[in-house]
Amino acid sequence: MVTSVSVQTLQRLPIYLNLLKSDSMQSAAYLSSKAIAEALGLHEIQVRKDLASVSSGGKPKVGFCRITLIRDLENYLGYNDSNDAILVGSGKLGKALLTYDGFKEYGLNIVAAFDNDDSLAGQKEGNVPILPLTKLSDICDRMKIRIGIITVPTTAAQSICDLMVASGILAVWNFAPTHLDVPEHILVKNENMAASLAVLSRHLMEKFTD
Amino acid sequence: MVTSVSVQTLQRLPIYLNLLKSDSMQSAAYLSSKAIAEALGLHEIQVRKDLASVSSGGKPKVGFCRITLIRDLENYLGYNDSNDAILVGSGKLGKALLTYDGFKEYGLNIVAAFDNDDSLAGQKEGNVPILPLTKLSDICDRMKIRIGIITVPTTAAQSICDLMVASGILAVWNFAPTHLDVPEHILVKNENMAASLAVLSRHLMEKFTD
DNA sequence: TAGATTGTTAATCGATTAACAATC
DNA sequence: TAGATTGTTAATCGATTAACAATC
Repeated sequence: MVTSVSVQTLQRLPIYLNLLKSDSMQSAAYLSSKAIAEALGLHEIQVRKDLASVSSGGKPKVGFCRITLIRDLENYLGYNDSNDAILVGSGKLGKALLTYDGFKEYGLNIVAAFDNDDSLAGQKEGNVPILPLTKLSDICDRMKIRIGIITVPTTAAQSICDLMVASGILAVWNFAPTHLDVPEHILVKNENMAASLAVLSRHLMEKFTD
Repeated sequence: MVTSVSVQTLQRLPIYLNLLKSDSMQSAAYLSSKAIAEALGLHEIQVRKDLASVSSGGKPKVGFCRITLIRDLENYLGYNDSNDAILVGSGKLGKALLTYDGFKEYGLNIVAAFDNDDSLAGQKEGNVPILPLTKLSDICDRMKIRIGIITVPTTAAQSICDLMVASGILAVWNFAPTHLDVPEHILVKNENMAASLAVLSRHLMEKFTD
């Protein structure tokens, strides 16, 4: 049964998928929720509940068919139909993401990058052309782009976000460490490296004051 | 009063800090929790509770002293004393992180990178030397490195993680999309871009089947 | 003082975990 | 059949939000 899914569950789905596709699992045709849970350090009930929201179900005493589950997860996550995206901000982080080719696997396809600095226009970074900001609206419109990636400095992030929304972008992946205000129907997903570092840093501090 | 803090709160702290340091806030000496909440799209009670765990407190009718709060947050997050780290995996993502200089601000200092491919040894990437893997243990030991960043392919991640742990690493920042098994006292923080993409992708899919 | 704002204690909400019936 | 494993309903747990007393 496919029902609505919490963000927590949704974010675990790629992890299941990754495990099922990994070399170590290739030999098994069926996997129990217990086996999956142990491999990922989760609880088996959680695994069953997560998978129930995506898959056509497992078989009692047998478990989940690996191949079927992979297919169900990929479909649910949209890895098969690719999503075109644009990126704004060709600084270090932006260039890094343009060069990194790992997103294809997840169905993300960055078709164009934009930068405030017009002198970058015409260059390519990892096969993606860098264009002047003035062309953003036109391209989003013509190519029906729905995903925008923000890798500009904090100060510029909100205005770029506004421009994206005005150009028809429906989902924003924000790497600037700042809150973005958007209309209700637009999704902002913050990629918050500072938050991760906070967790690491505090763990160490607490270790050494115990 | 400084009490123990949930991971959720901890991860919001850099966001508060970022806001307080932003240009738009420079003019205010004191800020109410309500003003902060509105700027970040949070609830003011949550802001007060979050800040209570870090700061020496605000003043009724006045709010929180911006400067003091910045100092308290920076202290709590350890932005002042820098954390040395090593990175393993000088592929595209690894190089991107080495080149990206934004981590300094958060007190993270990558002192050396390692790669399986010895032909990379001796090169530099963003001022960080790339060394052969065989030198990892020795360097971690001598420099008392406690943070390890993993940007190797999934298949190599667990063995690199084991090597890090054996070399004295206490906190692992894992960019490989896989679960890592570690002893209890070691912290693994997963930077899960696939999870973010899952959220974006499903948002779009649901928008178009409504 | 009156009123705004803090900080704390209690209520709500949602996610995780437990218990257990269904089933192959 | 017996037993392992699924899927669902109920209980627990923790984070968020609400209510309100304290205070400048």
